[in-house]
Amino acid sequence: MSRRFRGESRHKVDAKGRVSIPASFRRVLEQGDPNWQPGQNPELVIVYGDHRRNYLECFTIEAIEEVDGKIDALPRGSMQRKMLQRLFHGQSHPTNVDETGRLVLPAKLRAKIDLDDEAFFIAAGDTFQIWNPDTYETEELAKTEAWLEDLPDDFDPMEFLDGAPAGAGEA
Amino acid sequence: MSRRFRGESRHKVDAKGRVSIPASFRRVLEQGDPNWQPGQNPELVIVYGDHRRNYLECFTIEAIEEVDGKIDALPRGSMQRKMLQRLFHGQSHPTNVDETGRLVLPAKLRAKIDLDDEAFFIAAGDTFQIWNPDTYETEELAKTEAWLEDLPDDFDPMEFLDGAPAGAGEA
DNA sequence: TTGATGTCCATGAATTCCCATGGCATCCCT
DNA sequence: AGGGATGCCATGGGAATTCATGGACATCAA
Repeated sequence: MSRRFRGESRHKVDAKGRVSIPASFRRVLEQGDPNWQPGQNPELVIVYGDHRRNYLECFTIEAIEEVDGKIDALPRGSMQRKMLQRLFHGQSHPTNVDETGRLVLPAKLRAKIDLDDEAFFIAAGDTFQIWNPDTYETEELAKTEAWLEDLPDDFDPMEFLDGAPAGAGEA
Repeated sequence: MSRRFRGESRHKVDAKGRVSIPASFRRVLEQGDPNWQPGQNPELVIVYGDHRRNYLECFTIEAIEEVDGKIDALPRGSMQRKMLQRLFHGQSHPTNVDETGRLVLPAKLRAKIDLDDEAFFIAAGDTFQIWNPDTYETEELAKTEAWLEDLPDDFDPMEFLDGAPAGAGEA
């Protein structure tokens, strides 16, 4: 079973801020929680960041521990360390999936990303993100669409895999 | 045993979205899954992409891991990385072959490529693609046929093997 | 005591599991 | 060479389970 999130989907957010996590994501959260046992509910950490970030990023326990390790390795007192601590320790919310496979998003987090009655989930490597569907479309998608337009018509994103020249869109 | 898909064929899609994978493709999927053992069902990843793409591309575990590795190597925060993550992590569906050698295509994926009651499979190196047979003929075949027409009558595609100049069809 | 959070139960829809069949090749026995 | 017997392949159907979602009631904190 994979330790990597894959896929995207939309889910209802109920009046109490509960949202179903895509079932396949649950499997990854379970695998990524060293304390998890069949029949239990996996833990995870939601990083919400500051006002610049308009989505929530969800980490498995393993993933967040890897991040913590890297932060610990930075020199005490350095600005980098301070900033990362604020982001990953301060602006984050540890929680767990509930019996029925749902996540409970506190009002504060919902307000932060302006979550209404639907949430958009999308995998991103070893984490997944939760967006307001509209924000995702208008901000994220539109942004990259615009960037793509500057590339040749027949350009295939796959080319990026082999060290793309990128060309347009920079600077 | 080959690690490369070869051939093309059509298969029925049943009411539940199940479709037999060409038997020879199964052998390649098995070889390409590091966890596979005789008697088991190999895993794979179906990449469906955005609205621009009207076919499904199927990766062996090895093939997708190679892709993941390349994505990990790109700088965090770069547009390239973001786009590739969206494509390969977001717009993809991890799954496995079933006991009888079938793939189950969720309604979402079938709708996306407008799959009706038949699916067209075609090998493409270390991946294979699934098309709506009509789409394949009218869009893909027609497109490449047209391109070929612009080449001299006596042109031999083998020439491409040695880094062809291509000539026609480009801008 | 009131709004927010947690626990438990309920339900329709989607998905998985398990079993079944007809068609072809292949292999083997006589 | 004839004729099963065997085994994989493509396909189908129904039952069982999981998923996504909703609502009722108990709690907790301020």
